Amino acid sequence: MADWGLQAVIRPTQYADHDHHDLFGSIDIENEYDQALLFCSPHLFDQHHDPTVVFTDELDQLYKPFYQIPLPPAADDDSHQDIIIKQEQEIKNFCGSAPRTSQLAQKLKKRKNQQKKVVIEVTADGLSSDPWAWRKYGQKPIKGSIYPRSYYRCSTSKGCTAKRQVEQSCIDSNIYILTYTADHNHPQPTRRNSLAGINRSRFKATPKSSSSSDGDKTVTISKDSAFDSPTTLSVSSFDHEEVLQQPNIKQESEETFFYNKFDNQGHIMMPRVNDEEYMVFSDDFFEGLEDLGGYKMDSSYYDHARS
DNA sequence: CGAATTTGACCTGCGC
DNA sequence: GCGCAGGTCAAATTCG
Repeated sequence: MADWGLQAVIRPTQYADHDHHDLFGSIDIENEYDQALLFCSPHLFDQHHDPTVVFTDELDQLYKPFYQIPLPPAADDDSHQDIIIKQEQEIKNFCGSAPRTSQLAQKLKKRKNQQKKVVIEVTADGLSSDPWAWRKYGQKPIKGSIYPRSYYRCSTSKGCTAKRQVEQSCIDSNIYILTYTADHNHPQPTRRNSLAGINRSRFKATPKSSSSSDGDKTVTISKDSAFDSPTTLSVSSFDHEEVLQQPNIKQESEETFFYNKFDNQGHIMMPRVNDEEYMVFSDDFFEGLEDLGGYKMDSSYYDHARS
């Protein structure tokens, strides 16, 4: 089994708009598993905007190529085009030609044995909507965060390798960062069964909301009871199994990044991989996401992105 | 008393 | 090679 890269990051839209933080894109550094995901606030580039933002030169250099430069309102089409071309060239220069020699890029490399990961930011309510039973096996203080990270193993089925990390956001203590690693090797438990393994858990089970999926792979997950607004799913890497089905996906993924745009609400707009495929996640993956929080898949976002 | 949690020790990967 | 940080183990503790 090959190594995996960070696969997806999901966050409530209210925490992913232009006034807060955005996904800026992914950098394909050397291999699939070396892809780095960039979460960043646009205000990182305006040090005067928010004095609470910890800002370093390194972060500045790291994120700046991905910051979407606002187009001047009075500029004509040619000016717009020049800015876009210049911006895309800057991005390409950063992550397309020099990643192997860039110290910054090397610092983005992940541990080699990292497995595929799905990162979700949820509220406290969102923690309770996970249908799986988890058993805590460790807790560690994390550098740079005032909150420790807790480590959980799936206890629904013996031998299941699925793991979950729970970390409270140091930016907003109401937000919990969930990191899911590896797949469950068993069917999803019923709500009743899932409670069996967490009878001492602090979390309560909550009713699962209705969900539907039309099979179209999308980047937006619509309203969930745990959130007050739609949830944005942003994709940073590709499922390896799907990569095997698409020999040119490596090249495609690099191309994918360069065409990332934001819509008028600050959502990242993911491009098509080719005429037939848009996302490379399996249906099971999205079904699993829906099950995590009762999210409802919505294809309208992608339709909007294409228009 | 069994199962889950806590927590310090240990292991591993990575940068310098 | 060394130190740091993240991840895991396992004995002790807690809880129902």
